[in-house]
Amino acid sequence: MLKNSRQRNSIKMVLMQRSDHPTASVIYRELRKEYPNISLGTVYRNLNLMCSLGEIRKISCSGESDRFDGIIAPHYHHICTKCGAVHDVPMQVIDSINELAQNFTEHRITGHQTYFYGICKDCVGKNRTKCQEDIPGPVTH
Amino acid sequence: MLKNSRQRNSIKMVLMQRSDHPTASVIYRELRKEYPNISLGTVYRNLNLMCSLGEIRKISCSGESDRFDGIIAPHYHHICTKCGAVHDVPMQVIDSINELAQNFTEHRITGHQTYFYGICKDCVGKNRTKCQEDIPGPVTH
DNA sequence: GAATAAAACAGTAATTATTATCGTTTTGTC
DNA sequence: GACAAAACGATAATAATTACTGTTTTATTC
Repeated sequence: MLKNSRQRNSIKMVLMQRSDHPTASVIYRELRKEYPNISLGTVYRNLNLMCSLGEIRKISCSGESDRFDGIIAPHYHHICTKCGAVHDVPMQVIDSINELAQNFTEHRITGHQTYFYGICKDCVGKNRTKCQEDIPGPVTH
Repeated sequence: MLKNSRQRNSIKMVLMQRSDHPTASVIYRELRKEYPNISLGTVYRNLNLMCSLGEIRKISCSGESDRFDGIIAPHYHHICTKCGAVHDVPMQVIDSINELAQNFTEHRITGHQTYFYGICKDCVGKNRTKCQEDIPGPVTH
């Protein structure tokens, strides 16, 4: 039986308020302001719990640490090849590609995930190597 | 200056001979047959070196360990949600999606990577949880 | 073919992200 | 308020990957 928890509620709120798909440790650092004793394990446990409940999503493709997304509706992401930042790409998802691809494989296709790569607008032209606090590093693709 | 190495050549050969996108440790176990003293660090060093030379590709989206692909031409992958196996989907890559997506974001798009999810043909109907030697585990997406 | 310097190696330690354990605290129900 | 289950914080353990170090290979020059 699932019980309410202040920590879990706050983790969810942090995730809903930010659009930068933070890592567990970024969320942890943010929550330490409100709960100075919160444990990183609590953050991971609740993130994984909410993932399995379908309340949030895990993004495992940004190069290093997993990132988390409060928006569960399918959508596209852009991953910066310079700083590793993950941004949403507000384009309608092309679901028909699933049926198209199904014609070319024996493996059952039930969904897909597309990541766009390139330099993000904060890195373009600048010599900066960081776009945000926690950098899972540049992505090679 | 890049020097030749027997180990690196063998790693490349193993990668070209298999189509299952093996992890570093799978390649390592394979190579121990030929080089009983080869080090896992050597495998990682050479895989990363060849990645940066553009000779091979790293696949970081299968859930756990990174996988490597000897085919550098852009192509699609299918990731089994049950066993984590990664298979090629021999479908022509739709490059026009890059320009389409560019209309919806300020971030520069230079390429994309698409992963199809679903149960692979080896897992369909069977109660098995393993499709191959090294299982990076089921993927949640 | 030997001398040499750089590159690569094997072995091992270190790092990082994540998960597991465990005794204590919080939550929801009676 | 009493109780049991769930969640917590702290910490240990695991797993993947990278870094370090002294030794061996490789390619070049004689």
